[in-house]
Amino acid sequence: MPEPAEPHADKPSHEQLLFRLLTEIGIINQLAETAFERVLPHGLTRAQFTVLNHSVRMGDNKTPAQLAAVLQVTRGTMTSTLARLQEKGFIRIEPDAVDGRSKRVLLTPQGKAAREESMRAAFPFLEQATGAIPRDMVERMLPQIELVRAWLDQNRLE
Amino acid sequence: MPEPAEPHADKPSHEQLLFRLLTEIGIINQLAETAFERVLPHGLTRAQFTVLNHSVRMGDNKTPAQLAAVLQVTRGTMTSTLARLQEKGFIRIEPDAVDGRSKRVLLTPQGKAAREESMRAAFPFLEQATGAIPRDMVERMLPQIELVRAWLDQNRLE
DNA sequence: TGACAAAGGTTTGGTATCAAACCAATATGG
DNA sequence: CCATATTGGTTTGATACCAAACCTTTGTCA
Repeated sequence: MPEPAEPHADKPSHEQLLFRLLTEIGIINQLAETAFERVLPHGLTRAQFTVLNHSVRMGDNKTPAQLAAVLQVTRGTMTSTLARLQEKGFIRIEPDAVDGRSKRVLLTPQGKAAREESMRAAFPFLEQATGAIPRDMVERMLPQIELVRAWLDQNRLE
Repeated sequence: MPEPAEPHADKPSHEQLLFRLLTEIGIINQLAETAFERVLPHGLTRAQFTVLNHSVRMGDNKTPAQLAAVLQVTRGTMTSTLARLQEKGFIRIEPDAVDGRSKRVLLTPQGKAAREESMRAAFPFLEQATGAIPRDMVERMLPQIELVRAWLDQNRLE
């Protein structure tokens, strides 16, 4: 995300503060994503891991369109990510029994194992971070961050 | 949210909370970035705007390596972004007078204008968001978020 | 039932991003 | 002063991502 709007007015506007918040969030995301992908096994990317993780946590047998919607990417992007997961043997894609347009995304045992392996690989990094970022701070931040996310989610321009 | 593999029934671990925080941040970034790029003029991307904005705020005449370091991208990425800004006529790139390896990135008047235009284009979106995200909440979040960013920044694996 | 709209998925073209390999220029140390 | 290390920048190859165009299938409704 971009940087704060103005140099430093004495009293930054509400909008400027929000801009700065989004900027910080952008940098955090970039740093976290890079660090995370460094430790992921099997050449998994964050996007690929996210699909595996979601399938384990919320159940598989979802359609690509459902996955795209919940993971906030376009269907075209999901097509590409699923293709790579399939090449790696971590998911199976089958036609939907009732809707001729749809497909179903199913985890393979290897996919489930790769997800577990990824969790283990990420743990040391997270553990190290918990040393510097107190638990109660994370607990305070979560609901606030979720509010911001919810707003963006509801107000995105289709 | 059912979570077969993890013992989530009781209290999520510090690490799990942090993971969730980073996940939310990733989604926010994606939504904010997409919304932002929608309104940017001249086909500017977030990355390109960030370079223009930084040059206005912190002064231009920086080297590509300096820009890459402060904006948290690789030098290769910066090479590409600068090339596109130059094609659009928003920056000039000149050789460094003293260091034969370096170059200098200079804003053109058109670049400065494009940055102002971008700020104006982004404002309605921010203004709308401020209605849903109270100022005091943003003010509380900022220092916390900055702490997380600072930790990630210091602990990124070179 | 037939025309049209909506939804699922894919493809294409363009940008961003990283890692890694590479070259040129400068800095360092013996 | 020369060999080596470091730094600045570029290039390549891969993935992610979006928007837009496209085709197929399903849903709507007159």
